[in-house]
Amino acid sequence: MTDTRRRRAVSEKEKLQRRDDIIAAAKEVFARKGFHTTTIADIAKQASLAYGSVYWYFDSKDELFLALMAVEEAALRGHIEAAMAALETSHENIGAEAAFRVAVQATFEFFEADSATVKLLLRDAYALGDRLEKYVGEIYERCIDDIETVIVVAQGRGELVAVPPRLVAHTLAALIGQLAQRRLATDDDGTAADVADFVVSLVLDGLRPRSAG
Amino acid sequence: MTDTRRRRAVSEKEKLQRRDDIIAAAKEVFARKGFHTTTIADIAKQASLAYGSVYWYFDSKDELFLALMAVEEAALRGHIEAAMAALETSHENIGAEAAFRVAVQATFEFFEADSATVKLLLRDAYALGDRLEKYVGEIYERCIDDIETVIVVAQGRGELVAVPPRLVAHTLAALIGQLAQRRLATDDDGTAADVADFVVSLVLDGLRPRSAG
Amino acid sequence: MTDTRRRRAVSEKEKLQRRDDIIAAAKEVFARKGFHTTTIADIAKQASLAYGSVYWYFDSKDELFLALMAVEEAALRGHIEAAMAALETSHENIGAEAAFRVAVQATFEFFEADSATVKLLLRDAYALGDRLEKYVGEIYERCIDDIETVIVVAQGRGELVAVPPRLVAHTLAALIGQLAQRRLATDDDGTAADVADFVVSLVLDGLRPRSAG
Amino acid sequence: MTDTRRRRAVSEKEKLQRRDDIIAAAKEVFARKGFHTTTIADIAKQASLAYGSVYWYFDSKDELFLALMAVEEAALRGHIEAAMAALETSHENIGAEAAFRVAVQATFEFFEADSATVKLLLRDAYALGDRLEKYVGEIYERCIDDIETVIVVAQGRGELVAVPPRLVAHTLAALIGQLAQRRLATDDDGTAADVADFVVSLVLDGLRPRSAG
DNA sequence: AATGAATGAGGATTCATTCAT
DNA sequence: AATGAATGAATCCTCATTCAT
Repeated sequence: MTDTRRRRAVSEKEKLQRRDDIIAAAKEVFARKGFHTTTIADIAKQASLAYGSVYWYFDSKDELFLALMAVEEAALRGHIEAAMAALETSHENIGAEAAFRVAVQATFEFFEADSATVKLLLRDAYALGDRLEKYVGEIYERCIDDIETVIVVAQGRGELVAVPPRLVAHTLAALIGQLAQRRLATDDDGTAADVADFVVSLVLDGLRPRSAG
Repeated sequence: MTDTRRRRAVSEKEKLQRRDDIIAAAKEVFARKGFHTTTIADIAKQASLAYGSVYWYFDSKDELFLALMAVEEAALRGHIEAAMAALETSHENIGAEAAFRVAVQATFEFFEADSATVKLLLRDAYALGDRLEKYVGEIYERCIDDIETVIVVAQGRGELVAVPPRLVAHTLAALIGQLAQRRLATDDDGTAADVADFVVSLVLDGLRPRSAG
Repeated sequence: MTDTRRRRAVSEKEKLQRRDDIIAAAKEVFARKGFHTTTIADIAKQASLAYGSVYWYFDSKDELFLALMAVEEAALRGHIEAAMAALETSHENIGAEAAFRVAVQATFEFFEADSATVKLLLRDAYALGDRLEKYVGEIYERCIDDIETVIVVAQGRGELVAVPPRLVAHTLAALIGQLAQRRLATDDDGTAADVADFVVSLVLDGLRPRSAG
Repeated sequence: MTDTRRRRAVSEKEKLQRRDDIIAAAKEVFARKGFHTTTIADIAKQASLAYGSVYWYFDSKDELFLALMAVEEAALRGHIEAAMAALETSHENIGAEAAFRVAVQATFEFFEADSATVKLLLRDAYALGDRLEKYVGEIYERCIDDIETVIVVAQGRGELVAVPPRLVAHTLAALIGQLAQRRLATDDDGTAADVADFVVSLVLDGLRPRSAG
């Protein structure tokens, strides 16, 4: 009989690691089965723990979900902020086109690298009711704020027409997010680069043939 | 104590009506609480029935959900087909711009008139597992097929640049659907007409200032 | 659409007939599925009635079962009494052997003609708890009384050895009843006549070879 | 309030014991109330457990019943096999009479020591439908096979007349089983030894007075 | 009389959570 | 710290019974 039981997490560091392991396991299972269908036992099994042990690290299933969400937000915002930073620190000559491409591709990459996140954010966010719904809404708002900033900058440079920036931000978020989600489900819309090209082109130039030449 | 018991549904017509009432009640509660959190008792209460009575009309919670989905699909496709028909029967000179506006506004209206649908389709579609996930996927595919047709026609008229029509269809569906969903949650993006204007304009002309004049 | 609904039972006679029909239907279904597994709807269906109608004739499922039992008892005792009568009115010279054969064959016939009775009496008699258990016990006791009488008569004639007549009665009832029940389940113990021959022979002469010749 | 909660079953041995306790409790309650009338809560109460705890040991009420049946079969066959063994290892001169007495008394003892078994096997065997009905049928068949073997041996010794052995086996099983069952209900047929004497005598010599002297 | 829609008590089962070991 | 046995609230579903039509 192989003893697959885990060692005790004695040091503070080990305990944090164990906590992270459980969150990772929860993410995996929640993404696969959804919040309500997932049992604490499922998560514990995925984390190679006895299910009672989960309660050593989290007070309840809800708390665990909330902790997971916090981690997800940090990762998502980190990714977006990195893209923003890259944009802002780039040569002054970089245009909105390049900026968009960076943002779109960053989002696609994030989603592709971590499809569980998408499912979680889009499907189970409401699982815990108002409290979480509001919480997730706040995450979204902060992301929109970031995007809006980029838009305003680009408009200031005259690279974008003067449309309401927040509306544009919502639109872009919707477009990119949904397409990324779609990509996860189907895998048939070509490479990420191709789709990114298309989206950037659509957003900048539209579908109507440019009149002259 | 007021007697809130309902009159008995005796005739075939009354029974169909009662069935529809239960579906409507289910939709209301599912949209508010989500599939798993909703109990049969919740639905029955919303329909002013005893919980046992629901089983007179549906074999199980799953069957009820499925029936609801079928109704939703019918409504959604009906709306889209109406828009399609309007487009096709309009004067030959109607441009893609007008067609888009029709489609966008039809979608917005549908979502606004029936916000529960969106939440259901987007949040609880996976509630019943693979069977329903596949089912909802098929609905989506059929809608995409319809949109693609419109795109192809418009491209044939030279009104739209030659980009892959299916990719455009997915993009439009994503954009419109997500924006409509967003509108439900926030109510702060201006009138439906304004947003529709913006979306059509974005999709046709993009955000980049047209070079010349 | 064929209208399979029954006519109204208006006259007193029709009502009694309807009552009997329901009892017959109940017997059929109880025998097939057992008391608890059988629903009022099952019985009503078998009787070509709406299930609500059953309550016009019986106050409850229990009452229906009890009524059925009363009918069964009447039939069973009637059969046995007929055999008794035949025995008593026969020529004085008829031996115990012939009498036994009559009894055994009568029982077999009764059980074979009406296998549902056996299953009911042996399986579902306890269904209603103490009240019925006692009730069925009384039926059995009355049957035993009848058999005992026969034994005593035969012993009086010197045809049977002087063993406790009630014990013999129990033994015979056990033997014949169980064999009859067995016959229902298997169908492989030869004809009723063969088995009856064997039982009579066993009971009268035993399995040990008669010493002399 | 006395704390009736049980000590936790931690070791493997304790768990098996707890499992056996639940089976014993189930047997007790099933025998008293019948399968359908018994609730999991009844069984748990009898076992001094919370009803949820039963599911720690058995997946369902059906599984519990099946497990109980398996135990019963083992016990019943063990008893019979012991009697067989005793018969076979006895002096060569032991007659069929002694063999029968052993068998009959063993059965009576088993039934008396464990009256719940009889009720279960004879009344609730069909509770789970075809699957179990078949299962119980197989148990019976194996017992009959055992008895048949004894008959054949005795016939080979010339101690029994040449009647179809399987038919005799069925008859004996019916006779002994039913009498034993009867004894449980009435307690008024004298001691087990007396009844056994009578049965053995009946089976071997019959009720008809032996002609000579 | 007959129907079948409506009701709700009852019971099997799941699973988050507690806690003895 | 970790385990997993024990608990019982919660919920789906069945079905006997009632009663409006």
